[in-house]
Amino acid sequence: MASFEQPALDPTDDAEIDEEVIVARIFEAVVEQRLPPGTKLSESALCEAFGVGRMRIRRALLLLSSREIVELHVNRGAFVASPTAEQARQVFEARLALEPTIARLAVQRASDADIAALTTHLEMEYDAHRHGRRRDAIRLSGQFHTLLAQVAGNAVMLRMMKELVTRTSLIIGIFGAPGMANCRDDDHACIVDAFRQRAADKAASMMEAHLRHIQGHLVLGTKSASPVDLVALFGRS
Amino acid sequence: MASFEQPALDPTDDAEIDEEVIVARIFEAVVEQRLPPGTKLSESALCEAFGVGRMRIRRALLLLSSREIVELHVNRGAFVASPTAEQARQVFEARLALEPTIARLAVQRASDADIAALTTHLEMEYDAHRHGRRRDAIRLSGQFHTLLAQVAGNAVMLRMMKELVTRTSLIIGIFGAPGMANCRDDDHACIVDAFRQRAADKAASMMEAHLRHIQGHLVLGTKSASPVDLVALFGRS
DNA sequence: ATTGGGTATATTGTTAACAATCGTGTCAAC
DNA sequence: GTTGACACGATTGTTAACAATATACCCAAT
Repeated sequence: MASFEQPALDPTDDAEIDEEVIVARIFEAVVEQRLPPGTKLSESALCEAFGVGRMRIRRALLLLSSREIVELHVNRGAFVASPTAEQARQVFEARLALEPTIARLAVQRASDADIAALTTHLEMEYDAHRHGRRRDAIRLSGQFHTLLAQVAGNAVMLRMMKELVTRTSLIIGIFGAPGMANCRDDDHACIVDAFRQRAADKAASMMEAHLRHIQGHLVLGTKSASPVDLVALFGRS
Repeated sequence: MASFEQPALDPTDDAEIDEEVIVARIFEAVVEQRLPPGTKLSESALCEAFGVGRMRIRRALLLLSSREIVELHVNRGAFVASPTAEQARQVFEARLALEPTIARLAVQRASDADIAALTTHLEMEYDAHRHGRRRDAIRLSGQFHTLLAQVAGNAVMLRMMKELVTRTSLIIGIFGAPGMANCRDDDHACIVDAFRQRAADKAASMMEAHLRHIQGHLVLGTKSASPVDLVALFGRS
């Protein structure tokens, strides 16, 4: 008798069991804008925060840098990424290429349970926004876009979206207006309406308009953190 | 006296100087189908092949696993990924979402030099194919798609395309017909023609047809594995 | 002959100590 | 008072030894 002891784990399961959690936690903190761009992520602090060894932290930071969420400077450590205006443009260009298609596919494949989940999510967004829980509102607002990729049933695009949404939070933190949220929940509500009507093309075009709306509220003209002061000092009038 | 010793390095240079090379080399080997799906990537063999310490190899393998090019099995090591049929579907769905847009943007932004570079690339593809240099033909065939993302001027999409093209090589290795190449160079030639005509929409629709053509030539249900000598492949001479 | 167990080897995973580099604070000199 | 050099402390990067696990091989038993 071949007896499988504990088949609870998926046989195709990866080795990532612990550092993926750290990566996810840091992703979440960046999305909620609790980690502003440029924040130093010292290894010792992270070791204490997560209660793990240095190796796990270093692996997590390497993974985060490969997603361009943190920047690794040699012999200086890890810092939360500070996207440039050009990078911001490219991120939105990628989102405009992906998300209308994702929305279309999600509408085509959404089950009734999926639409119910979207409705519930929408209510949570609205609640957080209404009660002034800003961090929850921001997180849920970004999660809406990844939820769509989940409904679309495409893990490849889902992973891309997680990265793009997180980088968008950094971009808004740098180039966004002070009180600007990640998304207008009105737009999300309209998109979910398109789901209820099973209007795939409508959802896609609304997603496109939604993204252009967000991008339009960024001030990408002149912005940099530290070098601007120096440049301004150099130019004497 | 302040003396700058070796200012050869870009001040904005990242920390990745060495393991990125290893990652790129393995990407290339996978694209050229010198590393079939399932190939064991033992640390000691890679250490000897690249002449670096174990830490570098482990970092490179972690990065490769985050791009889903290799699978890490705990306490068993790293293996070249073996995409499932479902993953293959998702990869092509992502490519269909991205690449028509990339082609459109590339046409809109291509300089005359870019078009000349595309023409040169096309000739190299044709040459390799004509002279029976299969590995070069496969590599150049995949490189054509990343070159388009480069012309489009979007680093985010470029990185996505490098991953998708490499995974496509794995997919073709598993589900492709025995003599099947990655792409038909005829399709590439037609797309470059659309560039010369500055026909963005035409390039986009042709790219879509091109991808559907490739996907249509996949057959599901076959699987193979054969051992490969890593030292012979990567051995430094 | 095949199967099951058991040991031995090889490979991976982890930890800890060491080396190198950078930032900071102090102090002297102009 | 400002500037430069210097040394100290702190943090990162690397290496090597150790521990844990899986694979391979061999032998015995049915």
